[in-house]
Amino acid sequence: MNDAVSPSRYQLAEIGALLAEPARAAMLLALIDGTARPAGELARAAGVGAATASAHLKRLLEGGLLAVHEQGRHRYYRLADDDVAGMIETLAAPRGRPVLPDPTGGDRPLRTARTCYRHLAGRLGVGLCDALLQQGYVLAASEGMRLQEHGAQALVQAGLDAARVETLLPLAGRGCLDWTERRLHLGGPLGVSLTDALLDAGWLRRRATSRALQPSDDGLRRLIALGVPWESGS
Amino acid sequence: MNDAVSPSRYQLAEIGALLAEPARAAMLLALIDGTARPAGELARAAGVGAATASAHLKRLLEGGLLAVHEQGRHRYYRLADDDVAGMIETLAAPRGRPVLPDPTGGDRPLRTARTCYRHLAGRLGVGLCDALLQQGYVLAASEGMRLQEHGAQALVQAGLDAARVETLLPLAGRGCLDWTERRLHLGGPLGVSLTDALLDAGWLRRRATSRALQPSDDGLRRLIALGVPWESGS
DNA sequence: CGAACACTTCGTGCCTTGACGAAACGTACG
DNA sequence: CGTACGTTTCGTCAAGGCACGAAGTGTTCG
Repeated sequence: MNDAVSPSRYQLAEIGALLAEPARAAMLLALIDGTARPAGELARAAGVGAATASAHLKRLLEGGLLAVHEQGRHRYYRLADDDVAGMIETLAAPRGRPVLPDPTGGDRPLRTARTCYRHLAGRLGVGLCDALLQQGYVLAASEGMRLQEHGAQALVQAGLDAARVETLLPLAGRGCLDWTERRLHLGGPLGVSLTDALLDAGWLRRRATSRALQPSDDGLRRLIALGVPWESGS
Repeated sequence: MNDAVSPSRYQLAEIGALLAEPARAAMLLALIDGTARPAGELARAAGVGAATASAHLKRLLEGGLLAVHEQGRHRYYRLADDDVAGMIETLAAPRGRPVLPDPTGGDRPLRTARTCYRHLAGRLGVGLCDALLQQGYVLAASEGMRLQEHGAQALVQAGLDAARVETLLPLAGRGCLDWTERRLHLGGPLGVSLTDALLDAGWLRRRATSRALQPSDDGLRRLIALGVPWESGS
């Protein structure tokens, strides 16, 4: 009747329109690991010409989904923040029908551990999230997940830098739905900073070409000691 | 280069295209409380003619966002499941800029308590979620939030039907972002069934016209006894 | 049984939007 | 300083999608 114009309907439609074009969707998915990429690379990833890509990137930028960093004659685009990343990973997760079980086989490393925007995802990400929650190191509340005092102590004892762990205490984490595992892992500022700490400590290493992550032997041992479930296979 | 065609880009674009039209967005938002509404009512809510509305509803149906229930000469449409509802409420939440603080004043009841799809949202929803988590009645894990044994006992002691509470134990809850509070409340199957139990027990009552909920005096007392924070004002 | 009703399907016109090539702009490099 | 390169802007064209009126299907009611 008179619920004529709700402002949120246009907000919803605006975001939808940005995602509606396969070329734009491909660009966003290419950036989901949190890296920043130049326009030309995104054009190739989307399968369109440079001019077309530029127009798409402009719209995504004005829509607030992307941020840009100019450097010389390159313009590096990245996702605006991890709210956007979480939104995209949520929408890209297959709803309804079950996820296809690894058709190519080539994405095994991706399923093991990868970055989702800037936090840890994949089997290792889900396992770490489980371990932290089950042992009460991280507690959920309505304002988000918070690292507890004794959880911080456990991380330090496991080998992380104490000052670094200290900075994690005020940060809030969010559950982020994993598209391979269909379970939650730890995202949000807490998830991002914790993943950074793991990378800097050498427990995980970035692979050169993809957004897959490779745990070091030592790092894997320490993670298992923290309670992360892991079968030796793969 | 050769990341030419990822299937998920089309999945993302498909969902985006469904949301991209203001008329369709308005229809989805009109259904966000979990009610089922006939096509004509949705046409009026979207501000389009019957023929146009029918075409939109068909697309939403084929896209898996809606379900339909035929009854006589009416066709009642509703959201397909609460994954869809959560997705929409997440996307409709204003990103970035802060949420406007109650411009009309008319949505006070909505901010207090309402249904989000079929589970409890608003200040009361956030407060209940907090109470359950802080007292360990509900624990988060990567597969979702689960009601614990002693949490079930607490609910029974507070006055809910024991057999009813029993059915909640195997259900998984999910955090659902609240657009008025910008904090999480309890959604998913667990949130839906728990809200049903509260309604059937008379702790909450539906208001006639909107999706706002009104706690009964007795119900509010029992919720506060469960640990839900509440100021007497409003 | 016929009229009113709810909804869908069909056909048409209009407008938005994405694609590309050509050209302009700015930076890097020899 | 001129050329090569990455990126954006402009102009044009074609296609897709939305809106509506008219007609068709099935249901309810007098």
